[in-house]
Amino acid sequence: MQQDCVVTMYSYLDFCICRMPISMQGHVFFYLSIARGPHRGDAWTHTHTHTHTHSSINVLFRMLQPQQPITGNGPSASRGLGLNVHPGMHPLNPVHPHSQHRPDGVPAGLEGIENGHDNRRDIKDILQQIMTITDQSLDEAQAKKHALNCHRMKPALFSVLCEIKEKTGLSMRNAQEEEPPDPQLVRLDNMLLAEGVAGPEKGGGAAAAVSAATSSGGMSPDSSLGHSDYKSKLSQIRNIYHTELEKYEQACSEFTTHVMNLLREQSRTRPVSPREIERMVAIIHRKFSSIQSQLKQSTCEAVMILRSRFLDARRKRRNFSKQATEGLNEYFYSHLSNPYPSEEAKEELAKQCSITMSQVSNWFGNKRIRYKRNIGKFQEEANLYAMKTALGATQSEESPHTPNSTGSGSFSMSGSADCFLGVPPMNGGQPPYHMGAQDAQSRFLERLYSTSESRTNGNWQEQNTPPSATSPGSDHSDNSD
DNA sequence: GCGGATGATTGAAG
DNA sequence: CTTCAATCATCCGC
Repeated sequence: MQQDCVVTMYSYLDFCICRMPISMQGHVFFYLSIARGPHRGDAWTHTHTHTHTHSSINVLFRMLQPQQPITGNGPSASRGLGLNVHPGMHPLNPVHPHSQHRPDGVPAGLEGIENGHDNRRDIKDILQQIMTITDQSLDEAQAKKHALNCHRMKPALFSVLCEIKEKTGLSMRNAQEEEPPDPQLVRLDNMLLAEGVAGPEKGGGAAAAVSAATSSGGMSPDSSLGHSDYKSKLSQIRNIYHTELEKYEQACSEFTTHVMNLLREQSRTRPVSPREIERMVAIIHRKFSSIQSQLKQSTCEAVMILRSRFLDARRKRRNFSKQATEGLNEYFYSHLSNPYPSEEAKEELAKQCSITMSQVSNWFGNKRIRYKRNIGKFQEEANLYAMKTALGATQSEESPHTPNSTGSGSFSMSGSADCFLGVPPMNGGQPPYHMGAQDAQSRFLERLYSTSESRTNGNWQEQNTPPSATSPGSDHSDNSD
């Protein structure tokens, strides 16, 4: 019953929407279906169908059931007119005891047959008008509406609606006031602001987001190309977001105005208080804001995808240049006994290799663990770099004017070797650099596999490698810390 | 396309 | 904080 009443209340709205331009109808029905929510009955979602019309008629039928003449005192639900309204249409209130009907089908409560026939004709007229209302042109419909408004039974219908509304507590529906702001929406807002999508100024936020991502991700400097691409994509997202937001706001205000006008107009034919109109507006705003939050969520997702695609360092991984790798390897193998560069050494390496300090740290971390894991594989590489270092040292002895030159010629790690030159050959058949590499390697392994000693280089040197001839003051700073 | 190499990330440990 | 160890994701040579 209550649902039918709701449908009745909406029916006029439905009727008016049917008269709208098609383009507007789509919007209105879309938003109304949202406004109604998923569990307010199915009739409304199947707009301007017979189901809907029938619901409206059924309610009217029920309201017109009282046997006594309608005087504005409201219906008596227990007595019906027993009208056969429409061929094929089921009476909605099946409880019509025969005892209450006269044998000729006229309800017993009617004051007179003629009066009853008049009423029946009136009702039939009204229902017929409603049934055919959607087949008419706008002008015709307006005329019919006017006729209905001026109908002599209209006040009775109005008061009946008032009573039903009061009885069913319809006016109290959705009476709950505005909820506090949704925390998730606040989070989305904050995120969009942080990403520079929802911010007031164009571009600044995006640049800030890029710089933030860069600083946190430790990206290499040569990724500025990606940044401009990222910025343009972010700007696209921002534009779409603002366009859509504007559209939603405009649609919201248009629709609100429209509904308010409709309700005001309807207040002439059915009880609609200004407070109810306000509440309806609030409901519409709430629903629109939920749509907006969906838009915000989608935008956030798009930004996240963009970020992961453009700014995630993993995706942007590039192998270091040959020169950089050579420099790092040189340092590593020449400090094989203690391949832990100090902050200063890292800084210098970073500068020389054109990478960041964190990349240097990563590289050494990876190198240590991978070297340790598979020493045999790196043996050849170790020998190669030991040879290079030895060669460099020899050259520096021969030509003291170029003391820092190395085999690679790319850059120097000044005097940094755990140099192998001073190591007395322990295996006569092998060249000195090899022995040096082995010695350094064994010390490195000692350190790696030692369990108790501290990681600090000083402790390690004290416990594992007493000052030896292998690196007599060779480490200018790196190994001494 | 596959598999190894490699740079980055993550979580635990100290 | 750094380092280790495991892992991921991409690169790159075959």
